[in-house]
Amino acid sequence: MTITSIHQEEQPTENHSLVDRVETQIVELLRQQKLKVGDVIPKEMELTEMLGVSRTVIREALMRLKVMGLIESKKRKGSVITSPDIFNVLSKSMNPHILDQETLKDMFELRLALEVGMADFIFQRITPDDINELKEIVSKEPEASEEDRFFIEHEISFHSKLYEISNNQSLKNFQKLLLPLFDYVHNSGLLKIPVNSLRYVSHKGLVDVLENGSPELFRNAMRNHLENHFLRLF
Amino acid sequence: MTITSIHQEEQPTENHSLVDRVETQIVELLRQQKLKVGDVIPKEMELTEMLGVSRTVIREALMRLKVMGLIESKKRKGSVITSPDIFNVLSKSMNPHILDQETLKDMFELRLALEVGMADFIFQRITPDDINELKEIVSKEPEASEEDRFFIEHEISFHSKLYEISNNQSLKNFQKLLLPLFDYVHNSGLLKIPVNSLRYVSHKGLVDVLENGSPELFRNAMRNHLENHFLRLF
DNA sequence: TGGTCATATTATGTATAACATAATAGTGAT
DNA sequence: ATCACTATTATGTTATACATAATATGACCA
Repeated sequence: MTITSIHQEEQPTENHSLVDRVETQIVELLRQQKLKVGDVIPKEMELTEMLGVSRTVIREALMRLKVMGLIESKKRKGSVITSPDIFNVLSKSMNPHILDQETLKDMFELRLALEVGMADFIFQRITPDDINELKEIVSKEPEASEEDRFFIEHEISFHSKLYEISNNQSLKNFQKLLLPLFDYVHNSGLLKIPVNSLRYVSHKGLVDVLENGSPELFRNAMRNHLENHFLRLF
Repeated sequence: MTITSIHQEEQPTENHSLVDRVETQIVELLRQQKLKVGDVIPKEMELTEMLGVSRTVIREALMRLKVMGLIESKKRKGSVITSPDIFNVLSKSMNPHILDQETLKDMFELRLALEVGMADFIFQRITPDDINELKEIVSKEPEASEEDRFFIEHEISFHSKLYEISNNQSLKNFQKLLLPLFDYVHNSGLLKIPVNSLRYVSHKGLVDVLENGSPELFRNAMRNHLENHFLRLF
């Protein structure tokens, strides 16, 4: 099962339009020429001659690559290959109003799994400064005003800091991407009402574990901290 | 911090091209008309009149929405709103040959976090049949031929089954999406050579925990099982 | 009446040509 | 040598015409 074989499987049928084929031809061309990030790709007119199709088709194919974040085009300079920020791409189709409810629920679960599972990366990369910053955030937390908008903002800033500590840019982008979804999910009655609103492990408790505990302990603490969210699912 | 406010933040500058603006106008239009999945959107010519731009621009904007999986277009019928399979969208820009190494490493970490963190969903939804299937897979595993292609395939089929048990379609799609990446990462020397090749917790051990243990135990067992992968990162 | 086939219609897909615009290169004057 | 102006280049936008596929229409026949 090689990479290429897997990719081929994704396009089994023959119902490709001309633009479809041209798109893959261009990607293939770029790969063959071993073009790296920053290199300029052939001009639109050159591509029309190379591939024998109209500029319209070339432009539509290039437009796709642009949307995918594979290239960027500038006037006169032409198009250059870019390093696609895949989550930025994703964010454009992540419109909560359009995604179906099942997917929204799935994404919510995905987030919970990530926050529980990223313990090792946090422990591997956390610094004393990070600990202090987390303590700072905790100290400014509002007390017991559960429904408050202010409370949610603090909730977000604490967890965002954890993602930042993981030092995984894709993970950070992913979280940023999910934020508007949760906002939507919370307001849309898609999930059950929380059974009770007390948090078993507080943010302060999590910081303690980060300071003195282990990844194992942190996973369990985080799982516990998120208990309310899990209860809303099961 | 509402959804809309967050979305607006993503487009701060004024460097939008005409197609950019038309794209958002169309999405806005669809939202205002409260169009749901399956509804047909205005024809290209109608949009040209509504928005006062050429059909080409309309088509390029619609092309973007197509790439994002928001609409599908059929001849004569026009374009209809679809429920975007966001990970299918993502897969198109997930070309391992184009993604930079940092992103590849990030995705690898993301996978590890997910597999450790999804314990609760597996436990919540696993059935006796699933257990039997896992046992079946384990029984067919090759012995100690670590480098073997055959071994990797069994590794994949075991872990794929776990994703399936999670009953989270987005999660499953995500894994499917990541498979070619790992293939690439493994072959590209991007990660360190594994320090030693023994697995601390075997697949059989994981199944035992699934049968008799708890989410907590499973998280630790899975973390242990993946030890080699973590060692390659740290 | 009811069904089947050819034809018209409709909306997307593709091709071509022309002009607009922005960025760069090049030229010339001081 | 520097600055300003112009020419050039490649993408951005518009307009038009034709191709193609899917559907609707309607005539025709049994």
